Amino acid sequence: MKKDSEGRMPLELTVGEVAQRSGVAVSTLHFYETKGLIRSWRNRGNQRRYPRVVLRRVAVIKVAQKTGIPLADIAEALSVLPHDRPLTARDWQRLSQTWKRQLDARIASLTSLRDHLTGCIGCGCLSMEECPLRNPQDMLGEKGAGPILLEAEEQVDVG
Amino acid sequence: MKKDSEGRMPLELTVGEVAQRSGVAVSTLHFYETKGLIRSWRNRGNQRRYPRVVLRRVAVIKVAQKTGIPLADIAEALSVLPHDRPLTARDWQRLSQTWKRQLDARIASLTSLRDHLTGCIGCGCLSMEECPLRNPQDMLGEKGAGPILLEAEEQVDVG
DNA sequence: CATTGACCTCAATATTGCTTGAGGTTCTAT
DNA sequence: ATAGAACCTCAAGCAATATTGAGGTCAATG
Repeated sequence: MKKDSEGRMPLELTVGEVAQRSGVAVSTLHFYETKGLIRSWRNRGNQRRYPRVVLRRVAVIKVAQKTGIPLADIAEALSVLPHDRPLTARDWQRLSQTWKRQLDARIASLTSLRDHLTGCIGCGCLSMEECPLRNPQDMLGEKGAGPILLEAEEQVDVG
Repeated sequence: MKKDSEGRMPLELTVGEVAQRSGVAVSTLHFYETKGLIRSWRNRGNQRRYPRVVLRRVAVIKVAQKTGIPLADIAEALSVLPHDRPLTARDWQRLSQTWKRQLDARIASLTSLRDHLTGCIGCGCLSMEECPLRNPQDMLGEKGAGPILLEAEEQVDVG
């Protein structure tokens, strides 16, 4: 990264600098811009220039993506954040608390699934009556009640 | 679901029956078939007929998908399973142990991410020096060392 | 035997999240 | 002044995971 003659941080970043420092491709930054996730202004030669805060936004995007949140949702959450000044602790707290909740839910769901799997490994699962993945009564289908629950809201009939 | 004249379970299922009992769309079953995840034979009128074990396979596919495993990987794992007879305990154990490991890894990764978020909520994160999401030294970028680690294998510079 | 619902194939479309390429411009270094 | 790197736009393509539609066949029922 360049510094000015005093060795200070640059006030604005080029797209290449943002790409390098944030670890995402230039094309991805363009893409994020079309989706409204980030913003830039242009220099005299029509090239994009970014405020430093864009690095924070990109970092936030990446964190959120890791939790499994789709870009559209991230965009909506980010829409309340300033594009033009550093994020405050409060800004971040709102976002991260929301996302933490979603992440907790996701982890809980996967953990429950894993515990089912674990149980099934022990019981031999698909060939045994007591397995949670097994349909306890194969009649259920015709009662219209729907087959066995694998997870609370989702029903499958494993036959 | 229909039974035969003795009230027994049908030996073969139509695509519609499989769809209803497994909770996936007919088009999805067609799709899975093109991907080699399931198989069928045809009756005289060229309609698909399925063995009951297909319900088990579909259930397994859905379980695996919930853990985040892509269809291609599921297909590969399922390729060792019989299409023509009920799965054995051993069949299932091999699969579920593999997937449990992947699931464990995924849960661990998300949990670690959540813990970062949790820490950040407490510290005000993006505006504070001690936050794990924050780049501790903004010089790193130009040293080519790459910016701060968010997770072990992934580097970001949050600016 | 005529209708109607279930089924068939194949192609096109949808969504998400990007990447690649063509063709042209600007910036930086020498 | 000029070469090469970096940038620009716009369109197309890709991978995964299906869904939808057109046009036609089959099967169960009154």
